Amino acid sequence: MINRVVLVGRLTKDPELRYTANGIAVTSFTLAVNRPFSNQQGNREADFINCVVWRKQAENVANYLKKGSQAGVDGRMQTRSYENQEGRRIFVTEVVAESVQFLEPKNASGGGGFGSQESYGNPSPSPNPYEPANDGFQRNQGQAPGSGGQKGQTDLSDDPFASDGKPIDISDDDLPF
Amino acid sequence: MINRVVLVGRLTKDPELRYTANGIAVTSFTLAVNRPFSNQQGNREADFINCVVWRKQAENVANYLKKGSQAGVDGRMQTRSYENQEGRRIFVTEVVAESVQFLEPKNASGGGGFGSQESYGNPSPSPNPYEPANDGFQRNQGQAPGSGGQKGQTDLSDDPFASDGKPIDISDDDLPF
Amino acid sequence: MINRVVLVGRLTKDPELRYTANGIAVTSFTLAVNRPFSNQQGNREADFINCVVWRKQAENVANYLKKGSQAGVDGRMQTRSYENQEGRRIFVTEVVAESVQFLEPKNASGGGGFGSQESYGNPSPSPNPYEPANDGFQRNQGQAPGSGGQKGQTDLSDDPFASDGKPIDISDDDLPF
Amino acid sequence: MINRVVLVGRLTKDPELRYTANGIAVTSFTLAVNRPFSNQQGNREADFINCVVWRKQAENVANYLKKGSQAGVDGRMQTRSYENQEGRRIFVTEVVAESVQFLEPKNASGGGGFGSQESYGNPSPSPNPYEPANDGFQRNQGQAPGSGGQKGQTDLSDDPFASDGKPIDISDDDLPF
DNA sequence: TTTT
DNA sequence: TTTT
Repeated sequence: MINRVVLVGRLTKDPELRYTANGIAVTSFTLAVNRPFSNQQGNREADFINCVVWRKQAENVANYLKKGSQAGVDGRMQTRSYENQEGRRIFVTEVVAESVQFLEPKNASGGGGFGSQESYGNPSPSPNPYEPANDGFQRNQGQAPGSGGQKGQTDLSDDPFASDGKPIDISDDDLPF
Repeated sequence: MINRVVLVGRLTKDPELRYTANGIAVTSFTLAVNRPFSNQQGNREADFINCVVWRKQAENVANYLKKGSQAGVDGRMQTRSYENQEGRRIFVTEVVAESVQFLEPKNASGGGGFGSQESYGNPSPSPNPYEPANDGFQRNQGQAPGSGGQKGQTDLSDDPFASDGKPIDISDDDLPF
Repeated sequence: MINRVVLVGRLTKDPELRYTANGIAVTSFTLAVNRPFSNQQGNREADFINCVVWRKQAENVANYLKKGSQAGVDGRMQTRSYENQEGRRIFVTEVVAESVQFLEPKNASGGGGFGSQESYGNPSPSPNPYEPANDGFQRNQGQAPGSGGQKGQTDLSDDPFASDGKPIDISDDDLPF
Repeated sequence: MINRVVLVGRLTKDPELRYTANGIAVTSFTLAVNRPFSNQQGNREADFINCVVWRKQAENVANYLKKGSQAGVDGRMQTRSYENQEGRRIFVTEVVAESVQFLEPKNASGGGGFGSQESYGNPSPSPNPYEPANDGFQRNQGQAPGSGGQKGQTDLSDDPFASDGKPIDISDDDLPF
């Protein structure tokens, strides 16, 4: 059934790249999308929309976008639920990006050599937009994810998992492809 | 900034129509949107996306759609947060529908005389898509909401507020228009 | 760059299925999409939007949709140009559908056994939405297109090319995949 | 019925602002939207999509965007037809923008003081997206269109109609509001 | 008739 | 807490 979302906004923080147990890259980020009108108090508000991207695009986003970057997302809405630590079921709504467009100008952010290109995971894009996007991810334990060292990565944290103490609860069996 | 969502799915339950303290109609409903592919286990899953509509369209939706109805939504994603009873801040992501299209055939559901028309709130549509959609609504205490008695309403509960024991926590001061 | 279209409307005519020289199916159809408001004269107008679909979906559309069928399209806008018979360059804007959703009810149109399922061309959907959609197509000369005989096809013309006298001017070399 | 388009691209030329006989502003421009993949010959192609905006947004676009500017459009597809000089009926497909987002960085284009804000025509946006967008427009003969002299306008032609020799064939009777 |  |  039809499920389509298009957003343009700015990243509220640096994106977070992780890998599933099988080395599939997944990046999550939040887009702040300003509302076109001000509220009763005269302030412009924003919506903060959680997004995930998979595979090659995940690495592109992690490498080329950072807090404050302007980006466009074309994807689908996804809902899922999980049990939190108190045993409560938490419902989550987020956007699974099928493509992410970098909208920063070429000469932005000091000198990075990246432009306004779009990020696609592979020659046939949008394989399956319904990849699981569970809360916890496999911590990448040393295996080479196959993407390191792209230009632009240096302005991200060296270890994208440094702040990630979450338990392992995703395996590639969850991936529908 | 760009924030656009289009969905086609089926209502998981009868829509819920409420009124703000000032008599502004707001209807909430959840769309089940089937995913185009099956998961690892071979099952087709769905996303369950919460939607709200305001004003005239709210009444149309409440009058003409019910559990299982197929509908299209064109709107925007909205996030908000509230404190729950345990003092926890809960984040909510939902779709504010600017228009809702009824996709049931004319002769559907037995004998309702409604067709495949689209629901718009007013001649100039989509006034402000960022209307508040807080969790609790004013219980309508007897004032005429200005729309009752449209054909088709009979197949809905006579008192749309009967099951609504939520506290009053929205006033028209919150409405940005 | 972002290029996204979502439409719901009704086919103005039976869809036209053709095949490229290499046997790739392509179906074209026009969606009438009613405008939400009436014009100065009080009439509801419609937009008539040309759409194309490729491969498996092309065959599904040809098999299961016909004049008057309600359908949803998720795709991209595409422009192209060609020389007409007077040597004039004609510019064309159309929608390349990545997915087509059938919105007719199960029991519609007399008894056809088709439902409200979505049509996708292959397990990894939407390979390349920028397939050429030139005006003339290869007339299928006897090779098996690989899809005949699906249920529902009987209510379409036996020979989908019978009325097609257009010259051959597309080859698979034009296909970017 | 659902009819939604979202585009991000670059203006192929300076936008063209005109006025109807009643002084309603309308701006037309073409967006070049790059395709995400290269064609058979290895080149990246683009789609060239004609867009129109009305009223206040028309003036904003004319004042703040120019050839090469990056912009996002959220709107609807519209078709219309007209007789050309040879008496042939020409069919036109274009996008009626309900909102236009300026995606150029704040410090772009030398020194213009405009940022990445979105252009809306009025506090209640998107009154009627189905405004006529005929080929020829009334040449504004001296009446003040009510918007001149906004900052940024200096980098546009002083007389937006200088190159416009088209006959008058639109009147406000055509405007559905 | 096309943009970076 | 989920629809056909």
